Amino acid sequence: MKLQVQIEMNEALFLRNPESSELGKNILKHGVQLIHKTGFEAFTFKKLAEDIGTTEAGIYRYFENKHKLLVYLAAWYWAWLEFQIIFQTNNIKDPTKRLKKIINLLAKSVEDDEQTSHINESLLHQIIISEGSKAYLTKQVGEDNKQHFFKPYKDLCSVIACIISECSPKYKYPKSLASTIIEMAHFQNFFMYNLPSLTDFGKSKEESKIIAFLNDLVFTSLKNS
Amino acid sequence: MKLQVQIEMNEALFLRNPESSELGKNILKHGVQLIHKTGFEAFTFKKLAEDIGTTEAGIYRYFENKHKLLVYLAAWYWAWLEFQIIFQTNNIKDPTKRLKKIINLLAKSVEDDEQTSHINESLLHQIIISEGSKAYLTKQVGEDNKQHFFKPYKDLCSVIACIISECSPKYKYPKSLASTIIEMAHFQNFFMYNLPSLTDFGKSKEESKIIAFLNDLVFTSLKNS
DNA sequence: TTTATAATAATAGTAATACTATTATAAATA
DNA sequence: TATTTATAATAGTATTACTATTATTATAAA
Repeated sequence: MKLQVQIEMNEALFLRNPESSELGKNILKHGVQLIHKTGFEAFTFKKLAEDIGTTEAGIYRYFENKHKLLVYLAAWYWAWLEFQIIFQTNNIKDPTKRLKKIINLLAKSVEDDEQTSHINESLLHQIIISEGSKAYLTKQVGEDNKQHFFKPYKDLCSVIACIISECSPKYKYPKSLASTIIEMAHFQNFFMYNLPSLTDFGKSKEESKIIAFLNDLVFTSLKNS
Repeated sequence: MKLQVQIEMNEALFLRNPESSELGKNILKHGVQLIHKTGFEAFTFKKLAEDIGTTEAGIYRYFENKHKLLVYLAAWYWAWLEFQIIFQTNNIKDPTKRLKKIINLLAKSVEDDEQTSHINESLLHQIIISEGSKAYLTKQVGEDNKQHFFKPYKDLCSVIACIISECSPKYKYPKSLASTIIEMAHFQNFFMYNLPSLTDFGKSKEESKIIAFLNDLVFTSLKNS
């Protein structure tokens, strides 16, 4: 049995639904590969078109510009991750164990699930680590937010905040702690590989240590509230 | 008495020292203003040249490209902040109090010190909040790091990590906690104003609450180690 | 004082980027 | 078969991110 993760995307993110045609799917697939390879700054629709074997204008029929494509991919990732979290913590009752599992899912590099979609989740995870913040660190963040482009991120944050509150109902900053966990799961990873002296894991480069750090950070906070 | 903060900058960051001429100083001054106004993506050397009343090529004589200018400004900011921290915690002996003071300095919006330099520190602080990560979230981060472009950031992180270790010698993640404090002082601020549901301060929008959150996060971690 | 030389500035480009408008082709329906 | 309609390909343009060349000014040696 093949499990198709069909993630319903905000229609304002695209001009034409990329899931609706082969070309659209190729834009997502090769888009992920090319952004991962060149970085978002050097990534252009022209290069992507050459990769796919179509024209620049062909891609512009699907996405208004490359920023929208990045926001689309980020939204897809957050929605996908929330699904993973819901699915993989479904049978866990103890909120503490659930939170630990979530930290694991956030901080562990993803293995691509070739079965499920044309998007390589492993590459996308790495893109989100190094490019993800650029989706919202812009002047248009207010506009984009009004159009609910960041809803998947907020939903995920909200899910985590709820579990934090289950663990410690008196803890005063569940949302901020949730966004801190999410951001730091990625930033500590980026730092570990690129600016190692900003972390305590620069030598060994083990993701498990980031997880240990986050667990320590979160659970001492929750214990003492 | 006028205190001139002369920050010695890495020479590889510029082609000509912008501190060495009026045009150079104008590039920094108006650069900060324009990046703040338009955001880094829409910022161009052409617009900056028009603002100053010089030509595009005139600016290219000082900075190779706009990325280098951003890295310069970020480096300047981190060096300036480290100076502020050293200066303002100089007479404080208790490391706990020093750390509290540092969290304050990181999370509180800066008031421009018009006396000291052509750079508006208040605007620059806001730029670092929304654009600062883009200085290192690039494909060239490795190259840039080899040229020590991020030394001021790392130095600041190191100073904070040392104080953390003074507070709790047994705490296992001083560097990662330091980079977490720095990043979260900024991200929680950005979220509070732009994606408020990612924080617990969306309603009131008070910086003091970010400080309270960070203090809680840090000192419960240190107490329990 | 004149002239060489070096530093700086202004002009005028170019290749690439980020799009858009128009035309052509294929598919679906009347 | 004719006619919409959808999609794709072609060919543009304005802007961006630079660079090369020429002009000007300042400094120093003859």
